[in-house]
Amino acid sequence: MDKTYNQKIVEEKWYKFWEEKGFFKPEINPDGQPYTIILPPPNANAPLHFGHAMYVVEDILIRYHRMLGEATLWLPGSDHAGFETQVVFEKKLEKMGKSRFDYDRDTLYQMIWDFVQDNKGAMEGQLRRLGFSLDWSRMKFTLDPEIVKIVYKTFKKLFDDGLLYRAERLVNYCTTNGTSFSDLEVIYEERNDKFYYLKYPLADSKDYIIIATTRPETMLGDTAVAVNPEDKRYKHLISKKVRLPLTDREIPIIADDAIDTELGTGAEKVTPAHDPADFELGQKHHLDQISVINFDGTMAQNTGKYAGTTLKEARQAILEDLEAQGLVEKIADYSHRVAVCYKCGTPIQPLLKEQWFINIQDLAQKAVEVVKIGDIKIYPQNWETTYFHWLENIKDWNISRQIVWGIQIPAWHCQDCHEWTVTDGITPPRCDKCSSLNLEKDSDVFDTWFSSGQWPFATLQSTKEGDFEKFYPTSVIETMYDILLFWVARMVMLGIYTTNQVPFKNIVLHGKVLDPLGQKMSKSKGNVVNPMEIVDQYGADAARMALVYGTAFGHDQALSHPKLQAMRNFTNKLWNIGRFILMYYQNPEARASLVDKHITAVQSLSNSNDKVILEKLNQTSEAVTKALDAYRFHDAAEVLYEFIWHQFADKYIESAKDRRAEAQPILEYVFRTSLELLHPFMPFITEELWQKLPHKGDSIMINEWPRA
RNA sequence: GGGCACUUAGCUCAGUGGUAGAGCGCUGCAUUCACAUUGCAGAUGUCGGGGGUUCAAGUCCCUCAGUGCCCACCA
Repeated sequence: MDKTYNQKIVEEKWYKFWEEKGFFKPEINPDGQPYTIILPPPNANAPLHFGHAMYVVEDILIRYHRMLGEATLWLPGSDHAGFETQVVFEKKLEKMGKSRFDYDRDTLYQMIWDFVQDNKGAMEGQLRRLGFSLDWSRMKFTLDPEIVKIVYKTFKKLFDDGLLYRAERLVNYCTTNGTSFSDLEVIYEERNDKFYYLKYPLADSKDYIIIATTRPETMLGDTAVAVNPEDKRYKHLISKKVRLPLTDREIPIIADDAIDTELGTGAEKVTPAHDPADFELGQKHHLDQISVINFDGTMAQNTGKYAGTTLKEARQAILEDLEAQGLVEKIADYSHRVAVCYKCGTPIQPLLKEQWFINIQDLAQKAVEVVKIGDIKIYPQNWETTYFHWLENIKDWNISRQIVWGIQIPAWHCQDCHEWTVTDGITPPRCDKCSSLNLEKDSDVFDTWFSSGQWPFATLQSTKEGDFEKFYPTSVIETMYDILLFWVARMVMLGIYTTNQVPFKNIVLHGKVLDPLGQKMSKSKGNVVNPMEIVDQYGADAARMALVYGTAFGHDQALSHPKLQAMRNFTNKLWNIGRFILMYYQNPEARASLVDKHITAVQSLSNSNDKVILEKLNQTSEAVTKALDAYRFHDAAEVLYEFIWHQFADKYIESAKDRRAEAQPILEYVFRTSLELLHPFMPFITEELWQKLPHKGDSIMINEWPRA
């Protein structure tokens, strides 16, 4: 046996062996109960970062359950990641001095397609090197035709069931990226702005009412002024009208409880077309919605002399014009939170736009119920609160995106009767309503999360015949907690809606992996770590073990080189335990028959050291099994590390040196069993050593799990 | 405004009511022995502050302080 452990050669050798033997496929345990995890499909727009290596906990579960004899399926895939990918690709274009506007839709789509194919290949290589026992024969991509077909079907079902509606609503629009976003994709930034106090003259007197606003340029779209009904200052003005400055319109003064008497002057301008709260006020009080801002961030045609100017220019001009009429009372400093695009930081414009919305209330209610009654369990449990809170306050979901990269929505607008025809993908010959041939396809694509929200059933319905029936509902969905709402909650809703079953029985959430200084890894900071670097340096086994050891599962952790080093040392310790035990044999090849003899030896112990180590081994096996069943990976890892190093190596092996012949069967038995227990965590070195020890069977990874 | 975590040894963190733990670091000793990517021995903690429950609290409850994150979003 080599004096030092060569992880690189060993890792390559065994991964190839496992894959060629078909051990990653569920068919290896044909009679076992199904156990399924769908890998959260990584975005196909970049190589994996070290955080993705946290998926090791899925491999641990999969390898553990495979050893329990279950028909275990871990299904890989990748996500086209619509908007995210388009942004990444546009940056690439930018570097080449181009932009997306230089290409037509089809060309751009094809270019992004090719770009994504390259990335997918790189990503698969990374997942393999981490030792992930994924069933590659069932790999899926969110844009595979058979997946797209299923997504279309779901869309049509929603349409037919009346859960889908086309509505002109305020959407979160980024004028830089030219698309709308769901509420979850908007972030808020604290900004120092101005609060403008403007005088609005009353229609029937020389008096005026002063309103305060942060966005004077939207005043051209005002359709009311609102005050609190209890506000003594304004009670007498309710139902009167004001003349809206710079326009020829008169707008009413309305009363609503929502108005805060403390803020500004207690009187608010109401702009239903450009503010979400005002939109609701407008609906309630039946106000007109007047849009004065275009989708490119300029002022609309109906704003007269301001038309075509940018918002900034318009604000300036409007303030000057108001000033000239003496209508600016004062300008104060004001710090408040502004909605901005999570990608580029441009302030989000709430704009009226027709979009597809899913009426989500009933789906959300069912998603709450299945967790409340325990059909789905969440680990760590404290995330239930977040999950419930979001679903119980959810708003309808805008699933239209104005980008190219994605699944185009299968809906056609009739140019004659203006009704929509929805199909499950095929181009309809004529309008469903009026039979007109004059149809135009919606140019929008789906929100990525609409398709990835169908991932568990979409994958299994399109892999192999019978897969869906056998492997759905899946056992566990495991992902980082940051996409619990984006993705997991939506999978629950769409899964139940489409299949009448939960998509998975357990939600398991891991924490974030930070850089060595505890900072969030991000491309802009340049502190993103490639997992392959770590694997090269310490070995895949050490990298895997370091991620689960020492931090409570579910908590954030900093990438720790000392910990990686400690785990590399642990692999070295394992290697040397193996060397010590195997040194006993002259001929290491002919020992398979010894296994039975060893088991007999283990059953008739007299030496107290033997008894103690066997007892401790049983305790370890029990503790590891219990920890894995409870998703407490850190407990399992710690128990194994402590037992193997400090009980077995430091104590038992030392004590066995002067009674070697007698102890040899115990040494082998305990070590072999330890390797089996450790295998889900450190698959490569455990396989390498297990193969060298007397053993039965083809591979440690399909060996029976050693129960206490 | 609401929610969730966290605060334990110099650092990073475990600790699921019963005499304070790990990894790294530190001190001393050992070494042609499976392993220096080692072994043995050792030092280091009013477990954020205060109060309560209990025979017993790092652990349960209340409260205060600090840190991080999430949700909602007030013109």
